Amino acid sequence: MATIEEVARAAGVSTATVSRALREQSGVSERTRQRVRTVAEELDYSISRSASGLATGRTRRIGVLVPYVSRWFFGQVLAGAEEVLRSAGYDLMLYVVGDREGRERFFRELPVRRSVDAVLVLTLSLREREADRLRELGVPLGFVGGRMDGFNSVWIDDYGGGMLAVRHLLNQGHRDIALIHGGAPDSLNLPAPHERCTAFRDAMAEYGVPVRESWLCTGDFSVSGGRRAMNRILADELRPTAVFAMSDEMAFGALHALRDHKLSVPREMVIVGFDGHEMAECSGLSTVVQPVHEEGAAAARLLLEQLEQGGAETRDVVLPTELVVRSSTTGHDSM
Amino acid sequence: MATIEEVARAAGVSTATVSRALREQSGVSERTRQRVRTVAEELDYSISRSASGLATGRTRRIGVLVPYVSRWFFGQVLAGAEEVLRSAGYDLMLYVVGDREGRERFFRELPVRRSVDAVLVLTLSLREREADRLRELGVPLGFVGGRMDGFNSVWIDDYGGGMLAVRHLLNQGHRDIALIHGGAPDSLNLPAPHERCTAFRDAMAEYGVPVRESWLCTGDFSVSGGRRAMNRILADELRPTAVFAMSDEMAFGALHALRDHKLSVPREMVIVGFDGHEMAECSGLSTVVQPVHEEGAAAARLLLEQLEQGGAETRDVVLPTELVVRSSTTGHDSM
DNA sequence: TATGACAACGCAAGCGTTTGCAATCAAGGC
DNA sequence: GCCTTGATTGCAAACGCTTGCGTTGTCATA
Repeated sequence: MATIEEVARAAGVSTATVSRALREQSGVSERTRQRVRTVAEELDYSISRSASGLATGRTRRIGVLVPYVSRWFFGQVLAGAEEVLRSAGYDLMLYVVGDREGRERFFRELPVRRSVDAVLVLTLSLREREADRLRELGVPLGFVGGRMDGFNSVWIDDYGGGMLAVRHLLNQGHRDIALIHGGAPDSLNLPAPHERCTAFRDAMAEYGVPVRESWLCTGDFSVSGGRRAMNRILADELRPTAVFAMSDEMAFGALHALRDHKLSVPREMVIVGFDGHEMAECSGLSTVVQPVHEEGAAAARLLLEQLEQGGAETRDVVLPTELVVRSSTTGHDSM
Repeated sequence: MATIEEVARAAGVSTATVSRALREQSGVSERTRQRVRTVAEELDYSISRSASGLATGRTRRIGVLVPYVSRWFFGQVLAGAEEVLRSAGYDLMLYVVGDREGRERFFRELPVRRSVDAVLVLTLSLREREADRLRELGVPLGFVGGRMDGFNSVWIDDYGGGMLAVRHLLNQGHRDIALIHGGAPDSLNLPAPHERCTAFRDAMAEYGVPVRESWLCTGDFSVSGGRRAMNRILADELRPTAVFAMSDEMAFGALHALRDHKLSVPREMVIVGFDGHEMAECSGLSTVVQPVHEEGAAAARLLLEQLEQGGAETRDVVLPTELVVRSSTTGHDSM
């Protein structure tokens, strides 16, 4: 594989000139630049990232932390970030730290040390000790759905979204409303679930509706968890007429439980989810849609911006949510 | 950030000794090794991957190509691979090349050149030109669900799995069977879909049952595609009694279409999917389960093996599938 | 005591880039 | 014709690590 040295020799210039020519730096005549480009092309030259990294101290690599990669939501966020990073010419190093052991190991060994220019933390809330470790890295950090002082972050308005969902139910006249939440506090320790819970209570209070504690169940943010939660709710002596599931996947599980119980949606039970999962449309699930893909993309853009302009000023970007009403909360019975 | 030089000075040895001590190489007394370890720890030393990579030519990084990351199946495979690579101390560089433009760009620019020790290609079938480009890299390659001469690959028996599914329907007495396939040839150009199609035809032939072409529809491997496919099938003048969907996600879409049409499953229509999607259980969907996670993991293991033992012999590993029967094809009507 | 073997360690030459600084050169102004 | 200026280029010293080879020291053997 050709080195810069060979390109230089073949083009009849020094390696310094090759370097400058290929990196679009000034101080090279257009004629020379063209020649270098041609020769590099012919020799199929490609720069050694290691050498370049050693010389400059920059790697053109971004570390991305994500709790899971096999769940729809995280996959979407990751996809958004990847797209932006890739087209900016950065490589993405993936670290999946959802399991306890993997997470501990990551923060203990810190494999990103000296090998990335920045770190993107996707939907993961850091403990103080973990945050400190990341700060030690001395590189820009970016967050989605979590935050840290002095760093960029991207959010959605979870509280507002929760309000949208619950008010939607209340406005339809429902007063007996159950909540399937993620589990308290969920293992990722994110603020989002908490916000949505608070929204639930606030919206109920706003309408002067009491919250029945036995209708609050954890669904573990999974389909099967949502199903179990719905079953538990249905096992209560009183039956609600509506459910707010804090994630679409839990809502899907709940829908299955309802079907098992031969309860018709929306006639006998109304349900609204949160996320805008791709399957929500097919399932006719009303849901609060959040721009998952864009969340990852926006965070990546913020990070790159900071990286390239070296700007110290950081921002919090809040992305909008939107209630999409489908047959699970309205219209004639279709399920 | 401490360099090897500083560690050496602090430990009163040369950098060569530090290097050897920390890399567990021979030629260092146990006493010295311990001292070096301690000092390195104290100074919070961490090796510069760039420098190490430059000196050795090895990066301890693996490039992973995957068409999508936001779909369940790909996420699972990726997760399996990540787990294995991470615990072997390798970093994973992710390249999502599902879109045409991204794919072309990847093979044109080949960003992994000189910056990974090996490449893992997940559920992506390469065109000849693309394969050549990867071969040029001169590093070990591994495949999941695709193959290339002279390299490791991991498979499932798609043909056998398809047979399991279709025979299951035939054995229940069904003769009017529709097929929702992925689209021909699907954009990823994988052999798996083709195999499953062939299995469908072969199984039908085996039972002497004719295939009705208007019952063969493409579902694009997506939920909404599956729904559209089912609708098209139901629009035919004749109605089948059973459907084989080549992926669970398409089967979910089909189930929704059936519900829209007020057709009861399994009484009026029986359906079997393929994949073992996490939602299949909740949906009561019979399906051919494949060990998604393990497919990625196995491929990663093969790759590491080759990388570390330098063995030139490569292997094809075929993982088993299993038919899981649920209420969508049997028992009393529950949907 | 001299000799050889062997273990432990250091020297220094890479690995392939980048970049500050000096050198060269052409052009323009006096 | 000389000097200044600015553009273009090359020199060479980093960057931080690895590793072949040589040196030193220890110990057993002849």
